[in-house]
Amino acid sequence: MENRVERIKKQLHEQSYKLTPQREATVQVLLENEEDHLSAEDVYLLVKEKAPEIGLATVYRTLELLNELEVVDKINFGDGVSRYDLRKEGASHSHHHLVCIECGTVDEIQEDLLAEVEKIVEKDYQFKVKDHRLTFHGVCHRCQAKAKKNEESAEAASLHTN
Amino acid sequence: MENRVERIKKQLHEQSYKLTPQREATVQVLLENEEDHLSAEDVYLLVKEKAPEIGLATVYRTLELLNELEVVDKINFGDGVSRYDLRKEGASHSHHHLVCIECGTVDEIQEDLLAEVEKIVEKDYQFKVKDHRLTFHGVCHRCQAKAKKNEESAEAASLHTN
DNA sequence: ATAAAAACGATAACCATTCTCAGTTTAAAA
DNA sequence: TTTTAAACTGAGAATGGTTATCGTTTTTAT
Ligand SMILES: [Mn+2]
Ligand SMILES: [Mn+2]
Ligand SMILES: [Zn+2]
Ligand SMILES: [Zn+2]
Repeated sequence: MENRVERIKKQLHEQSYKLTPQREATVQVLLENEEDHLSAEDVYLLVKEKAPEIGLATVYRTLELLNELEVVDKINFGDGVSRYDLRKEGASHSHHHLVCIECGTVDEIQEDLLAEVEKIVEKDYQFKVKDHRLTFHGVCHRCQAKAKKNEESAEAASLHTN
Repeated sequence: MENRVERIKKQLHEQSYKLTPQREATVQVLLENEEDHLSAEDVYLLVKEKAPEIGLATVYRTLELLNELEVVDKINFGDGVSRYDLRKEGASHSHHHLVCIECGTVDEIQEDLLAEVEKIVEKDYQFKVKDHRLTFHGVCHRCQAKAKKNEESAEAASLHTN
């Protein structure tokens, strides 16, 4: 994990940006919450624990910068805030998401899955694909299990009363 | 096209909503700009031509309502505004988009293309898919043609000077 | 050391969207 | 028809995430 920061630092230097303490703390927070999809405010609160003097504007600036460097993806799940999602190292495109309409959880899909579809798009629409965004809306495995359980206990209760 | 409005009206009544003149004018504007991806402000300005007394809040309310009825999809291309996209009649899920990173144009893909991918998602991730959002970012056919043309004329010029 | 460039924190400004509220329209009941 | 309650509306205030501004601090090059 330590070298991950090093490589991001190198990436910054290549474009003559600096890895300031504030930026490093922000990157750390993103690495420590790789699974999550934090808003700028979320990141701000977490970074404050490490670097209490940091300002919200700096967090926004840093996230913007990391987005340009393709270290993070700025994504929008329609809840009124932008969320920042660390890319897998060296990933050439952003991964996919599963948004549960029952509990709101967001799960990730790291597999590509779109290779065939992109071929069709490039051929049939003459569109040179550089990146993509794919989000599925539906019911997550946890909520499905919960629903099934409720169904069963309702059935058992019904047997009792009959 | 006239019956399209009629069917939307029926859909509204089923849920005990009314098709007020303001709502009808808004639906008309959406139908007349089916290819586009209008923001609330865009819709507001266009509706004002038909119904100058309409308020912006009403446009927002109507678009929200049409979104709930799945007549339109509320989408976000990351430019700071929500855009409203009429669904093809009877479509069970939203269509895909091609966003050009050169000229900003948004083209549509009406083909499904995701049937196979969704099967995998349902099986491997135990996720019951209800809808999806798929956007490709890249270079549209127009910009590719333009680039090619520029390349050729540069080559011709270079031959001349050599 | 000195000067120029980058970056920072605080906070004001911006602006898309939502909320509030008093008045109007609609559709069903009387 | 009138009556009445609920749905709906327009104007504009409020909200809240994000960006811009500005004076100060830190970094880098001279
Ligand atoms: Mn993710
Ligand atoms: Mn569309
Ligand atoms: Zn769930
Ligand atoms: Zn283009």
